[in-house]
Amino acid sequence: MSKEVRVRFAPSPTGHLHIGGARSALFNYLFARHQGGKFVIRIEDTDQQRNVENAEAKLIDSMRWLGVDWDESIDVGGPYAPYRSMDRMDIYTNHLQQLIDEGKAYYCYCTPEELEKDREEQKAKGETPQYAGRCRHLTLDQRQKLEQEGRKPSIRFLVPKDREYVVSDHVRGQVTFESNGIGDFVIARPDGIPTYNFAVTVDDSLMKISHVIRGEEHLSNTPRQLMVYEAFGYETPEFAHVALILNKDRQKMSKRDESVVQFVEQYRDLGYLPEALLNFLVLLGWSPEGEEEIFTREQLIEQFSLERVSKSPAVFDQEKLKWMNNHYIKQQPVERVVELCKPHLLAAGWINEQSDEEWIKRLVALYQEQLHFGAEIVELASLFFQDEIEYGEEAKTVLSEDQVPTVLKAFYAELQALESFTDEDIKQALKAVQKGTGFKGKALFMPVRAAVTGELHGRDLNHTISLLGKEKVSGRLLGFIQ
RNA sequence: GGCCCGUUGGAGAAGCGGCUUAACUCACAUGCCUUUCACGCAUGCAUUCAGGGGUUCGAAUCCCCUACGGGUCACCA
Repeated sequence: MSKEVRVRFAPSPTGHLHIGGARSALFNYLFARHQGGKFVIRIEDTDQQRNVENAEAKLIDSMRWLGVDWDESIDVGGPYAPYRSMDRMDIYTNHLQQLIDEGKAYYCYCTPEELEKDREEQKAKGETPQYAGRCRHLTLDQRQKLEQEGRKPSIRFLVPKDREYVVSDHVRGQVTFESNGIGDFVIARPDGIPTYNFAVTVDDSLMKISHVIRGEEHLSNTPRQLMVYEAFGYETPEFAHVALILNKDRQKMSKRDESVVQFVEQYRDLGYLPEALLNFLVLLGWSPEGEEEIFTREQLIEQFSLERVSKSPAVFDQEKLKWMNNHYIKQQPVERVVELCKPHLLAAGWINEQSDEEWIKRLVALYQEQLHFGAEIVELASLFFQDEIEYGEEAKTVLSEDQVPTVLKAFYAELQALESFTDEDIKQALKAVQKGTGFKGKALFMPVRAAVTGELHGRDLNHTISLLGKEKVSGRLLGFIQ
């Protein structure tokens, strides 16, 4: 009888949901669903300085938008509540006291300045900076004296000497750490609030977390957590440390790097589809067994396994994300793509709430095939909204060809005779020009395209002209035949 | 600097000692389709797996060294 699979995503509420965090959450979610286990979201807000207002709510919003759901958390509750560290203070206090009583942790009165000085000296001597152990064996008298000076102690974990701690990791195999390389670490600040390494361990134990799936940056922390599990006699969960996500230069993504969009919320605002982002994210560090790369959430749940998580870091390729989003956009009903584009058309001032819905729909449909994300519509469709369009070099070259005046004049004349302006009307008009002038193919279409759109590449010409309307098209043609 | 981890084409990425003269995806190139544009389809694109040693009948796959990249050594998570 194997125990119940319970995994968690434990973000700190310090900002928006980062793609790295989102991927961790996603792996946990997929693993839980695949195994028929539970997925928990727990907020680790023990760093009071860094907490950002509303971050919690935004995190939850972004997760929901992505299409991930969970069984236990701050919003839905659960059998192991509360799910926010700061609401679990009494639990930590008791645990901390237990370690003190058992001599497994001790009060440390060192000031940040003293510690900093120690570190400097150790570094100068070429040693690994590590807590020197000044307060390890203080007598009651010494402690009282320090407290009389007004010092408030933090609590340090007494790291056992000459021990090996082995992290048995689903991704990396057995990774061994020497306890002598690790200094006594702080588990509670002077105000009694525990630090991350202590809080996660206690929480994961008490919440019966079976598998800890998280980013590689936590691997080096794991031996510390192992010590805490050991000190309490708690069973350790299984671990899986997923390699980091790198940027194009193979460097760790910095949240400050603005050349890459890296928050889930931003992708939503740019008009990306959640299922595309989800699909893309899962491919960062996990690879499917077959040759297919496009998956629904259900398929991912069915296929996901820790065995296929990669040891080497994944590079975040925005171009591929765009490709994937476009792939999904092409499959959507136009109405959904309109929802993606509309906010951007409004923001650009190109449409307003009174604009013709039908016309917007036709416009979006025209670009649906090549649209990578909603905001891109503004640039792609600019020729519909600008009175003066710009003519590219290629377009100018085409427009200087000999047959151009003849073709454009004929086309202009055909258009003036039209009573309606549908795709089919335009098609017939073009056909008439061909018969009348003898020009066809590129010689016919390119000048028209260039004159009307300013570009040589674009969408279906009949649709474009019909949608542009008689007035705009005539105006642009006139510019070349007078 | 110590300790940990990684290194496969222009890019991502499979590969777990012989089935691999290295899947698949993006990008790129060419061809087909289309009276234009685009989509789509087809084909091509690493004699080689960071470099060097070794183990083995046989290595991208195991071991060692070097180089490079990353993580961590916080009263941050």
